[in-house]
Amino acid sequence: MTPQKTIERISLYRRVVSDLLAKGKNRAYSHEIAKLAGVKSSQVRHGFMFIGTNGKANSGYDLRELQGRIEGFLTADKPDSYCIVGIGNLGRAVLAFFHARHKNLEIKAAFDKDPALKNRVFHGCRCYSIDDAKEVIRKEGISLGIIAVPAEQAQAVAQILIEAGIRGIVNFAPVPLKLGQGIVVENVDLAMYLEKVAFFTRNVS
Amino acid sequence: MTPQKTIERISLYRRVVSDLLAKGKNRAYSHEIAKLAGVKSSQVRHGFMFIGTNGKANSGYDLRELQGRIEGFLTADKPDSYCIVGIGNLGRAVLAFFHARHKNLEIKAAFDKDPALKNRVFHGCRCYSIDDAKEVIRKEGISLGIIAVPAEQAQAVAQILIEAGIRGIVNFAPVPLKLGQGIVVENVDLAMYLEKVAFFTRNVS
DNA sequence: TGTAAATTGTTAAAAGATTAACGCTGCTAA
DNA sequence: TTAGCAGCGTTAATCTTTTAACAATTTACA
Ligand SMILES: NC(=O)c1ccc[n+]([C@@H]2O[C@H](COP(=O)([O-])OP(=O)(O)OC[C@H]3O[C@@H](n4cnc5c(N)ncnc54)[C@H](O)[C@@H]3O)[C@@H](O)[C@H]2O)c1
Ligand SMILES: NC(=O)c1ccc[n+]([C@@H]2O[C@H](COP(=O)([O-])OP(=O)(O)OC[C@H]3O[C@@H](n4cnc5c(N)ncnc54)[C@H](O)[C@@H]3O)[C@@H](O)[C@H]2O)c1
Repeated sequence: MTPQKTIERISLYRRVVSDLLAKGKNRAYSHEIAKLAGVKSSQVRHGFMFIGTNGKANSGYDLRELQGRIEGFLTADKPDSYCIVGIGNLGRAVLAFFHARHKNLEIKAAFDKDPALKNRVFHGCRCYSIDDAKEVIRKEGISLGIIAVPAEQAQAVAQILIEAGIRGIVNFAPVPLKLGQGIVVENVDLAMYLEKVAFFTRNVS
Repeated sequence: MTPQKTIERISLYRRVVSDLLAKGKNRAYSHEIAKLAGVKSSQVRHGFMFIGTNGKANSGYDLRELQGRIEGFLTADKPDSYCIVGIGNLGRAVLAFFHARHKNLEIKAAFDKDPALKNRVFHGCRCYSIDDAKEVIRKEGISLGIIAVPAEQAQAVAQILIEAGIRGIVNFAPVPLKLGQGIVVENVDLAMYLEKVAFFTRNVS
C-alpha cells in the first residue's frame, strides 16, 4: 500500500505538473518537479515508483503522460463525491473554494440543522436538512463527507454519515472522532497548526 | 528538539485535559488521555517526557498541574501574535473561528489589497491595506502570519511578511512557498486532504 | 560509432516515529 | 506491615519514511 505521505506528495505533483503544462512545458526532470514541490528529487522518483513511471534517463518525464498517470492513480473512474455538514463560516468558505473547480472531486450536497438554511443553494450546492442526510446520500451515491459543525456535534454527525454509508471523512472539528474500523478519517485541526508554527518559530531556527 | 508529531499531539492533549477539567475531573491516567486523543497510552507517556512529567504511579496525572505544564511548554510568556493576509471567504472564517477564543494565540491584524476592506473590522480584527503591513506588523509586535490569498499571490505575500519580520507562516494557498532558512512554514492544503481521504477510502479497508 | 555527461529506477542506508517492554514507585487492602 | 496490583518513566525494539547511492539508460556530440 502506498504510504500516506507519498499520496500527499503525489497530490502536490499533480498540481506542479499541471502548472508546468499550463506554461507550455512538455517535459521535466525529477529535480525540477522536486524544486517546485519543495521536496528532494530522490523523493520524487521514489514516489513515482508507486504510480508506475515512464521517465527517460537524461530527458526526464513526459508531462502529459505523467499527468495522466497521476490522475489515473489518484482518482477513480467517476469523480468522488463529498457531502458537507455544517454550513457556517467554514462550510461556506469550503463550498466557495470548491465551486467550479476540481474536476475529480465534487461536493454534491450540504447539510445543516438550521431550518433557515434548508433548500438554500450555496455556491452551487443545495443545503438539505441533516434529517434527510441518509436519503440524500444514498440517492446521490455520495461516499465521502466533510464535517464542519461545532466540536460537540462532530461525533454525532459522523455517526449519521457512517450509517448513511459514508466511508471517508475530513473532519474540521477539533475533536478526534471515534469511528469503527475501515472508516478513513483525516483530522484538519487549524488551531493545532497555528500552535505548532508558533512553537517552532520560538523554539528552532 | 521535540519532534513535530509530538508537538501536534501535545496540542491535542491540551484540549483533552481542558475538557476533563471542565467535566470536574482532577486526575487522569495516561490511557484515559490516550483514548480521548485517539492515540496509544505509551505515546502519551513518551510525549510527556518532553514537557517534564509529574505523574504518580498508580494514580495518574494531576490535571491542573499537567495543564500548566503543557501551557508552559507550548506557549510563550506573552501570547503569540498572528496576522492574517487575505480577508476573503477563508480569511473571514478563520477570524470568526478565533474571535474571543484561544487565550494563548491572537490574531492582531488583518491585511488585504482590496481598498473596500480597508479599516473595516472583521470579528474584532481590523483590516489594513497590505501596503501598510510592515508598519503595522512592527508596531504590533507580530511574529507570525496566516496566508489566505489566491495561490498566485501567496509567494509575494510571504515575501512581504518576512521582510516585515514574520518568522512563521501558516499557508492555506495550495502552493509550496520558497522561503529562506529559519522561517517556519506549515502548508495546510485542503484540496489535498480531500483527495487523500478519497484515495484511501477507495484503496484500503 | 564511441565516449562523456546527465538522469532514471531501484535498492540500500540513515533517520525518525511508534509501539512494546519492564523496572520501579505508590496505592490499597488484608 | 507487607503483598499485590496498577501505572509511571524510560529504554529498547520495531516499523515507517526519507535520503543517499549507484548501475543501467539515454542523449549529445566529437
Ligand atoms: N471557521 C474556521 O475557520 C474554522 C477553522 C478550523 C476549524 N473550525 C471548526 O469547524 C467547525 C465549524 O466552524 P464554523 O466557524 O463554520 O462554525 P459555525 O458556528 O459558523 O457553523 C456551524 C454550523 O453547523 C451547523 N450545525 C450545528 N450542529 C449541527 C448538526 N448536528 N447537524 C448539522 N448541522 C449542524 C450550524 O447550524 C452552523 O450552521 C467547528 O468545529 C470549528 O471548530 C472552524
Ligand atoms: N475557501 C476555502 O475553504 C479554502 C480552503 C483551502 C484553501 N483555500 C485557499 O485559500 C486562499 C484564499 O481562499 P478564499 O476562498 O478565501 O479566496 P477569496 O478569493 O475569497 O479571498 C482572497 C482574498 O485575498 C485578497 N488578496 C488577493 N491578493 C492579495 C494580496 N496580494 N495582498 C493582500 N490581499 C490579497 C483578495 O482581495 C481577497 O479578499 C486561496 O489560495 C485558496 O486556494 C481556500
